[in-house]
Amino acid sequence: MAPRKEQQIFRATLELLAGKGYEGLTVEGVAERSGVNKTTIYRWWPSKAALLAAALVEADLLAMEPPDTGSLRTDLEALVQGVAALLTRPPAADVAVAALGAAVHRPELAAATRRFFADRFAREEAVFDRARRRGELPATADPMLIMDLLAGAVWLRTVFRGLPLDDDFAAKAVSAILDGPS
Amino acid sequence: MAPRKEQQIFRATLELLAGKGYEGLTVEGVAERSGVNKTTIYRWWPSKAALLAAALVEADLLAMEPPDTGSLRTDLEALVQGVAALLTRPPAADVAVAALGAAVHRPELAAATRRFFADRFAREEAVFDRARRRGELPATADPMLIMDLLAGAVWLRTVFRGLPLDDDFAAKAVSAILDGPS
Amino acid sequence: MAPRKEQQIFRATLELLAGKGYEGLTVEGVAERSGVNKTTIYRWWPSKAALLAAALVEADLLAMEPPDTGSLRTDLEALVQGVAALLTRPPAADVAVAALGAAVHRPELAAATRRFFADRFAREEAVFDRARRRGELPATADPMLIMDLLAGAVWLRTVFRGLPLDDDFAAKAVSAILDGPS
Amino acid sequence: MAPRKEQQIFRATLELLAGKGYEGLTVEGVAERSGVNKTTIYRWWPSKAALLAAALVEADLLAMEPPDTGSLRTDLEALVQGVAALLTRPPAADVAVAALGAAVHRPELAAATRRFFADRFAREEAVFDRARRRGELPATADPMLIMDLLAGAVWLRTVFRGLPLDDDFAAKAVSAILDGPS
DNA sequence: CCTTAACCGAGACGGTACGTCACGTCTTAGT
DNA sequence: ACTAAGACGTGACGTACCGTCTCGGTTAAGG
Repeated sequence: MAPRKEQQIFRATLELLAGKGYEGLTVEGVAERSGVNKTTIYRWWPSKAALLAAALVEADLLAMEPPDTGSLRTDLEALVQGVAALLTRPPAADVAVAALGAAVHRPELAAATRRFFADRFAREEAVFDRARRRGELPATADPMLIMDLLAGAVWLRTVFRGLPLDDDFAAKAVSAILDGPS
Repeated sequence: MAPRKEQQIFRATLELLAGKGYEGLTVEGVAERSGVNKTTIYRWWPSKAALLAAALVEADLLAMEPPDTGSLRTDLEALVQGVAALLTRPPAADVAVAALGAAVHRPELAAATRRFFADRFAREEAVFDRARRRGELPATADPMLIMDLLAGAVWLRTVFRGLPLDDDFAAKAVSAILDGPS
Repeated sequence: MAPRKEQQIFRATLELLAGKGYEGLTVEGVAERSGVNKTTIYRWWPSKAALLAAALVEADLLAMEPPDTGSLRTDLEALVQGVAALLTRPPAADVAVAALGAAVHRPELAAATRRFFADRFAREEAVFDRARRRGELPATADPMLIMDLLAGAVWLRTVFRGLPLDDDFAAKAVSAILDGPS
Repeated sequence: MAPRKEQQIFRATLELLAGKGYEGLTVEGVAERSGVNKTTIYRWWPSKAALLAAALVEADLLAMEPPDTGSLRTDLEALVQGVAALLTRPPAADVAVAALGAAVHRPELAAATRRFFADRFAREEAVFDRARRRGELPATADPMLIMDLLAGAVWLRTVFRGLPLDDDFAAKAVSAILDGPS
């Protein structure tokens, strides 16, 4: 059900991805680095994308625990900080950014990406549930929209604009949502 | 200063990108499709990324005219619709999404991406200037943050989540910013 | 230890050499003609010269049997005839002349050439041994010098001067050595 | 009738030939080294071989003065020494060996080679004329055969066998012809 | 403990594309 | 009018990985 050196293979995969980007991630490189024959990798995963998807699923790198700080504002700020860390703090950022970038128009990775965001959102909902129970959020609010606004802004600012995030970026972003364009 | 068939080369480049994604975009393919020899392409652009960057700059595909509808709300909605169109309506979407995805960790394309967003933002600022003059927006508001929230949400929803956009997505997103989490 | 279609590769190599000379001998041409992929050839031989050297070693085209006609004079005449045939009679001549010409200042081929002449001389020595035993040749005579004079003359006359060999060239050349400049 | 920088072109041609062999001699290299445009070279000489042939003709590198030492034996020894020097003493040897090697199956260079040997023989004949007048050589002797034996031996020994020439090689070779296989 | 089926290593192979070099031709300007 | 500059098509180079295949050897689990 699993190759004997699966862990080494996954580790090599993520190391190569982090070190050389998606293009520099080659099956032959993974094979060499993990002390496994190329054939073995192809026996278990049909493509580079599938291998990476499996490695990402396995990796706890992308795990997160939804914050529970007592207020929606600070919970959201914590979530934004989490996204920012994921996209900017090595070594996780090297893996995450490369993987998300590569997922565009690569069905196998895109599926993993969707699952990743879906899982994540499932856990983020706890934050919104609590906020609603506390009366901080009207029932009509759309949690996924809020998360997409916040997380999307981090992606756009850091990856597409290539700009660093201010220390108060999270606070300002959350405020823009909760308080309007003060 | 420019190869004789530059236009054909750029057209072929974007066609291939749209049709087969960044990986399927090969210099040999571009050469064949544009009736030019491979060496000619390498004479002018040092890499696939540089060629694509040049083609993107040249292409008006990514042009935009900032809306001026009379109110900030409707202007922002129009901007969101524009981003949504760019990322979902073929054929522009095929080019834009592939190019943006490929830009991650490819310096030459990343530079083009940064320039693209910078140019775009320079024009979007007109919207915010007008809004401020009309008194729709406090002076302390951060236009780039607002644009990053809105555009980032479109990217995240469509590309990473792979979800379609509701007809009222633009209205709801703008409302989340302007009215708070109603 | 050897590529599966080694024989076809060698045959194609020599055919191309004979047909188009050393410059016209291309790895791609050999690959195509032998029904093998270019990379397979590079997997086994590091260069065109090495490939040709291997093909020449394998080929029996360059084989020779030292004559034993009963007298030194006729043996030497036969050897000269052999050299003349090697350098003038197609198809062997096309291969031999091209290969020897190409060996100049191409280390890998030069090594093969030296080996070729060394092997050849080892067999030619039998002729001189017999002659000495018969008393036709003083012990002080230098067989390699004699062979170099004779074979060198054939090369110079046919290849460098581009002249045909008279029917009695062998007889005259051997006579010049054995009888002096009568 | 002649390009303005003909001398520089010829010099660059021979330098490159000497330095990098015939394959390393490129028209582009000559153009660069001689401060001339590639087009100019092609205007005057149709090919690399033709250019080299012209350069060789021009060069006095290959000149020789027939010896006149008073006896056939010493004259021939001097001629052999001359050939040996031509094929072994840099820098002339680099040019001569490369050029002769390249002449094989390259018609334009082969023509130059034939002319070279014909010219040379025309001058060598003086040696044999004098010897005949002195009675050192029967009228029936074949001078070209003698020269081919001697010069061919030097070529074969040095270039094909890759062996150095003994100090007394010339004496021994001439003796083998004049005295028989003593 | 022994067998047997799953798993693996080794390595050859056809194939696509890479990025480079030099060829020899041709067009375009400038003097 | 001649020449320089230099863009170009062309062919081959040697390399990197791709994904496939065959073969023979290990390993480990269960009877």
